[in-house]
Amino acid sequence: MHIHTSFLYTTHFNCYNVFMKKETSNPTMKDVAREAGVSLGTVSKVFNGIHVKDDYRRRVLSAAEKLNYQVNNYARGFKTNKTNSIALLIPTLKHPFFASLTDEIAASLTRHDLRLILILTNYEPEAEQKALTMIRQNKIDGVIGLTYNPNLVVDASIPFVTIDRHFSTGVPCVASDNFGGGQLAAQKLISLGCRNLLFLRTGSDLNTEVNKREAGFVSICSLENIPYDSVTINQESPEPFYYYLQKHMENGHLVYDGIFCNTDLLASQIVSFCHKEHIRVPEDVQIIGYDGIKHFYSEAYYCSTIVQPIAQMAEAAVDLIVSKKPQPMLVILPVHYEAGNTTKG
Amino acid sequence: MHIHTSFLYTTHFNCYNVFMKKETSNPTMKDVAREAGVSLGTVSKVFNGIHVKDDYRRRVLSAAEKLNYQVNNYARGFKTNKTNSIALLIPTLKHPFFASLTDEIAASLTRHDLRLILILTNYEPEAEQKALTMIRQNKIDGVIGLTYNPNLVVDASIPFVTIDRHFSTGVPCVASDNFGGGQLAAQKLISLGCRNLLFLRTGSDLNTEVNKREAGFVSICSLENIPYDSVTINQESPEPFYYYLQKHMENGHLVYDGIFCNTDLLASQIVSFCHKEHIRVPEDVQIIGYDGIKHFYSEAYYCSTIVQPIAQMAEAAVDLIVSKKPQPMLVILPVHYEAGNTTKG
DNA sequence: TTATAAACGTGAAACGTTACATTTTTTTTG
DNA sequence: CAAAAAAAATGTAACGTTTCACGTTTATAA
Repeated sequence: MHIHTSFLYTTHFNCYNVFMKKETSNPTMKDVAREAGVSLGTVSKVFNGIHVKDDYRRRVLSAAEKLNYQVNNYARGFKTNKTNSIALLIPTLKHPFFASLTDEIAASLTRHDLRLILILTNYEPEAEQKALTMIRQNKIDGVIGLTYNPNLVVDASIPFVTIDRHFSTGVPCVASDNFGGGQLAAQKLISLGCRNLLFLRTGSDLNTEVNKREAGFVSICSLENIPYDSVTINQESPEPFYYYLQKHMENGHLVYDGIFCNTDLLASQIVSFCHKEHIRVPEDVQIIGYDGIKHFYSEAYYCSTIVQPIAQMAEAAVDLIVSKKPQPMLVILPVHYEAGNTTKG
Repeated sequence: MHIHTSFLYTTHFNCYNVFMKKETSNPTMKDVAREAGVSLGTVSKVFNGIHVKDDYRRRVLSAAEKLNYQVNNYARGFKTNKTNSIALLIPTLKHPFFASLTDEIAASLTRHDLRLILILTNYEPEAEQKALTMIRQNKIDGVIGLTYNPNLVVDASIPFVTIDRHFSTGVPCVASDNFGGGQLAAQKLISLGCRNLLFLRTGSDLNTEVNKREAGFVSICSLENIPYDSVTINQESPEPFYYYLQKHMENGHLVYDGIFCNTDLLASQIVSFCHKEHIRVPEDVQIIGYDGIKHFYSEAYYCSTIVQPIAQMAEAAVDLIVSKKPQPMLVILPVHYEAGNTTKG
């Protein structure tokens, strides 16, 4: 064995520089106009892509270049009442689904040349409501909300779309096919030989689209005449649930042979629990999650899962906000099953 | 076993409502002034916490209430040249460290009543440079940057702080004690009995603070006279590295008995690889990562790791941006070791 | 009481744009 | 070629605040 070898390794001394541009008192359109010998309106037209005669345009452009003029977008927004910014209300980024969704929404907004104002609400209804006041005061153009306030008061003048929350009133919603996903999970578990199923959910008791995962799951169980239980877990303190599971063991074996969890995160916690209790996965019990975020996990830990089309959901939400044309009130996007290490197929 | 039981389960029919406030043409300070019978300046003073006589103040406040006046923060920003928004330049949220850091930065900014403009650059230098133009055009007050452009041109008029990148010029930087963390990892592995070490890193060849993890690790190995190798991996296509590892097996055993990975994500990929190759962790090889993000993983998968104080790093970065007083150019925050399942202690 | 100082409200200018009514220039046409 | 029409540039008024010089009121002291 060699000592101090560097393999595939490049230099460390690749210096990291920032070039500070010297501060210059920012020139305005007025300055450009004076420099170019044209009127203010003409300069404005040039920077708004409105046709002006070539001679003028060139003069403006070169004056702008000379003065290092940068359009003041903020002043523009003040005048036009368009800030080109969209707020995202989301509880936290310490959950892979939310992080991934935020990532995709940011990418979509960038494609539309929109700024993303990120607001983390930590699941707190008051924080959500407060954020909406801020949004109104700051003239933000639209809001994408994953909210947990069942009685949000939103300003009708600001476009608002939700993800996974189908409001009773006229607020557009984007969601994955939660019902279909629940059905898929049940079908999969049953076809893989499970006969005693368990549905597990975390989360609030709000009537979100997410709840349809259970409805879909249940519908297949009923159809196929497979018995099932349904349990809600507090993710922060899952001990009562572990107690529940321990009570549902019969001489070292879990009475359930298939579990559908409403998130991958929950599924991986359950896998963890099983390891500790020496319940083998997938031999003794097969587990399917929901979300399909693989980015953060390494292969060995992949859960079998119902994959949500997160990028498309983000794109759809942004389209709903951006589009001026009438849009559907509910966009449901298809999901698919992806086998991991927690099922036999 | 019971069928259709619901345990700890609350109603599904908890309706989720949004109350749309009817659109009202937004009143301005001028309207409030007229309604209250005072001057514009007085209204402004009231909403800026400047003392006015009680009688006036009450009249203004009740007029504002009556008209449902909301201060127009955007106009205010236009006038004062303070937008109260900070941009965060970060490659992606599909990495738990970045997601977690973004989460903490958002929280810190909220505490300071600042808006967060999130800009994902996907590690692309041009995207970073383009973002800086946007930032300037939009009069954003400051920038926190985790950038990958070795030649960024930043505007001296906009406060700029970095995390984990210590620029040669006067840009303040916040980082965890990467050198100390590397030392800690080496000490730990050695004290746990390892005698053939491997250092693994992913990432670019830019001279970031992160590289000091290796320097620290190496310093201890040299001191203790422990042989080590050092390998760089392309996270997107780690196959060449797996080939490297396979070449470093001797009759079914890895020649290394201790590995320090420069991120937890990498560590968990290595654990994965070991499982596949039937190398036992921690019996055959002990593995330590760096970051200490546990949020996304369940307990069973916890890596032993050097924990970065992410919340404090975020807070420090925000303080550097916000504070008007002279601040240190480099803030190094302490790390600590946390045992997981991939070492013997 | 009155002179003087301190406290406080007023009104207009300014911030950097866009939009629109005008004026100027160019083009068209009988 | 002149007059009408079309095109294009000009100049100014917003947008909703803050700020500041100024004027008015109130308090203080002689």
